[in-house]
Amino acid sequence: MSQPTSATGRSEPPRYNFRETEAKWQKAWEAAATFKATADQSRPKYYVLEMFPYPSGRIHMGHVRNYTQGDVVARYRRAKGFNVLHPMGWDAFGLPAENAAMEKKVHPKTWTYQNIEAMKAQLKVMGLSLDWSREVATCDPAYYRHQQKMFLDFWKAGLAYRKEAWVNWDPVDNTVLANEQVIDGKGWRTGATVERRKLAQWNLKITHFADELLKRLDTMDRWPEKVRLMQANWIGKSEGARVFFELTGAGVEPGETLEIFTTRPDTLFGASFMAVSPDHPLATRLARHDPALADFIADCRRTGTSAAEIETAEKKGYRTAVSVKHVVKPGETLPVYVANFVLMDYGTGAIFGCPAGDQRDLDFARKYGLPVIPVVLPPGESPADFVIRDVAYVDDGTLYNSGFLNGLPVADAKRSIIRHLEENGVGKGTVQYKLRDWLVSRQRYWGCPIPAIHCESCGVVPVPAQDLPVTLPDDVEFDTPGNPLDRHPTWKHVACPSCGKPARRETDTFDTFIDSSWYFDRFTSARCTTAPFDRAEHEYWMPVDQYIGGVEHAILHLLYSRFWTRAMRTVDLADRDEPFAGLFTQGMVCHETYRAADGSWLFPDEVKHGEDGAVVRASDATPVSVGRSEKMSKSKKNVVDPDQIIRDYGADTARWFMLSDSPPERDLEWTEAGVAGAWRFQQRLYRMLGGAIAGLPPAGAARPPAFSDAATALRRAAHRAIIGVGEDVERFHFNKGVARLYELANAIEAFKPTTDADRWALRETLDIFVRLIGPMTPHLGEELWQMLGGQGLLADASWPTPETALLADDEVTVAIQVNGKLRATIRLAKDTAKDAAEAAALALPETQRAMAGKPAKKVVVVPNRIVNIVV
RNA sequence: GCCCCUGUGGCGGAAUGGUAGACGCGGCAGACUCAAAAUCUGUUGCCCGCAAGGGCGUGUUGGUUCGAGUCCGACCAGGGGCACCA
Repeated sequence: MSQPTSATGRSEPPRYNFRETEAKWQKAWEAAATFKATADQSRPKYYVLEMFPYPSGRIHMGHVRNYTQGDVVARYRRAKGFNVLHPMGWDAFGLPAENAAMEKKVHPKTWTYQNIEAMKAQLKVMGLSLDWSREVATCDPAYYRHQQKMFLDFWKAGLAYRKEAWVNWDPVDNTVLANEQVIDGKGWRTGATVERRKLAQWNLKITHFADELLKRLDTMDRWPEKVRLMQANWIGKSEGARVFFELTGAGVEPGETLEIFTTRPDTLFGASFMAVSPDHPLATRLARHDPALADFIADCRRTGTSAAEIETAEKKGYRTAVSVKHVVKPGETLPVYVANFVLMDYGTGAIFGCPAGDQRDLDFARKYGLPVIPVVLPPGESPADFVIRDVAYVDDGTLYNSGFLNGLPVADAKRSIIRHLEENGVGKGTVQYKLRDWLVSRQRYWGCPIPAIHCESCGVVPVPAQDLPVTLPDDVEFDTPGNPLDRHPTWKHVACPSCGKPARRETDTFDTFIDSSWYFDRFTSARCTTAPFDRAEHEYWMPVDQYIGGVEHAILHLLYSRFWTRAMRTVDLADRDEPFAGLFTQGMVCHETYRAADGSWLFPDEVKHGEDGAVVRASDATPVSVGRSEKMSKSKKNVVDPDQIIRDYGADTARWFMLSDSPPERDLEWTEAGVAGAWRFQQRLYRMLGGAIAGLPPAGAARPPAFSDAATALRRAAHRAIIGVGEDVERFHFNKGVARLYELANAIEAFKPTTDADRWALRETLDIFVRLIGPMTPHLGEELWQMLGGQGLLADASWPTPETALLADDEVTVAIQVNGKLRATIRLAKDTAKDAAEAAALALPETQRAMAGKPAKKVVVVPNRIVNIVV
């Protein structure tokens, strides 16, 4: 491929020098503080936000795509007259900094701030319309002191609590993970198999808002359906009943009950056993006098939690010495098992088994020879013939073998049995959620310290507000695994704020998802020292009107942020219910993968594409196998460095390519040819404008009274593009907006002005064109704007207003079909009467030929669209 | 296993139930050039045909409709989410 910046030939027009030009306009924007946002009640606000990056040290193409999309929206909204807030910051706490400390002997703080500086420089050359005066880094005590204060407020309000619990322990990172961070039984970051440990941990009571978090999803119409669905599934609401069974047998207190949760109380008459989790208190108690049960429980704990293990794990149970009395069949008892498939942390950790109505229960019953009593008769079956074999019947039907429920459909039977249970005091209808509380303790150094103190006499006490922030000590060592805070010689020793006796600081730090649960609130007044944010500013700017980021945060980050917003409302810090009014999830950036003959991965710039289509290694011309396009990742080396692309082609080319071709929600295939095409278009526009500008009337010249047909057609194209591109940007159809701009550029180039009126029309069209392209390629836009003699900066120019008269057609193309097949098209005056359109269609020779002399049975006329003749 | 999304030229992708393939990439032919690059012009879904023209085409298969890429049913393929949640 050609070097885009190679020397030009003698007689060629000057090339667009993006390097100088991009730097020039970046300086101009900075000097004019163009993107600095100030709250202004008299203007409508628009808050655009892209998910802030972790400061890994270098931006990647995913960032480029994300920030380009946000920048187009931000610049477009500015042009439309909105007061735009478009800030940027750093999700700066987290494990990679500690790993770097261990590997490279550099302090996490030093490493992080160096990375921030490097990435900031990279973002600056992208030409983003960011208000850097609001920059925040979550590792800054000026940021996290407010986080600590909010935590104390939440604690006081009962939204934060400590609980001893079985936790997911990542043996590589030596830390606890939230349930959401365990994927297929592996740590989300390390991929290590998660172990179970019992520890006292801090939790945030997200379950308190379970129902509200679920219900509000329905009203969030500017969120992708997919994300709302994922969150709804995650919250996992199910309605059912709790039922209390009286226990009998050795070691049971008189009147003691076993409480179970079920979504199918209607099948109670089909119960044939009870099962409790190996972690259930009853199991633990019975195991004390039953060594075989103790062995069984230990065995269950050894079984891993990975998907594969669960998939293949056999249903196993242990028949305990106790039974329960059947709640609806007086005189009958049911055996109580401890079963490996019953989860302790869902419902009550105990179930009743109805083998006929649940596949797991059926498998279990077959294995242990328990009765299978069918209680729901499928439609069209007769009670005498219907039998359950290997498949449980879980669908709707009519109840039978079920006493007073007989003859009822499932829904009615549920209502009836719940009423019965409640009247007899042996159960009640309840709602159950899958959502668990958010475990936020992490045994790490590089995170926000949890502001709590452990005192032997007073228990766990909050750090007094005036002592905040609790800052991290700088003098820490990373040569041994575990938490450096815990090992620090002095940091954790402190006097108890309540009794003054020696006490010890909490050495756990917060999950970094807390840091990102309110950074968008902080941006509304990032330098506020007295509170997390100024309430009036917050009130003005929030909610975020358009949030943009990866779908991988569909659950964790977005759900936590929705929780945090509600928690702040609870402690009267803010009034909002939802933080993000609009959400857009962008697709990944992908690239082909390359492998050398020895199987090792190759970077795209290590391979050469030959004339004959063969792909070889650049260094030695050995063959390379080309793999399918996948998400860019360091491990497969299919990465392209944004820095290099911007250096070779400029930021506008990178931006334009990111926006063209692929719809933004889909994956984007990064190709050299595509980039080259984007580059050529930048050059073409520069040439086009340079060539057209000479001889045009000055900006602001009086509009001529009349235009030629060609000029009118051009003006029509331009004015329609104003509406079209605007709608495309608002709907995130950037690729369509790009296509429209190509079309307008094509129309401009095809237009050859011959009169003054033509030249006026051409200037008008160029002016419109430059304003429309500004949000996408802002540097080139400014340069063209200046060439056109535009006033001030294009970044401050308004989106053009179309002339209504030019938006309507006076002639339309109408398709003529015979029996639904296209035979011709004709031009008709707009809104031609139906019978006139029909007559025109029938008169056409193409129509006559296709009708082959047969009479028209029926003619369908859709005005301005189509005439369909049925013969 | 359950839930969701997506299948359109060589490729990325356009199409309020109304002209399928906009726009771009790539290809082909030509102009400019000593030559190339760059640039410009034309052309480009497939098949038959010198042409005029005709036929076929949106994963497969049924249906609704004057008319289906679009709506409905079944199936196939790819992707994503959840997963012993009672």
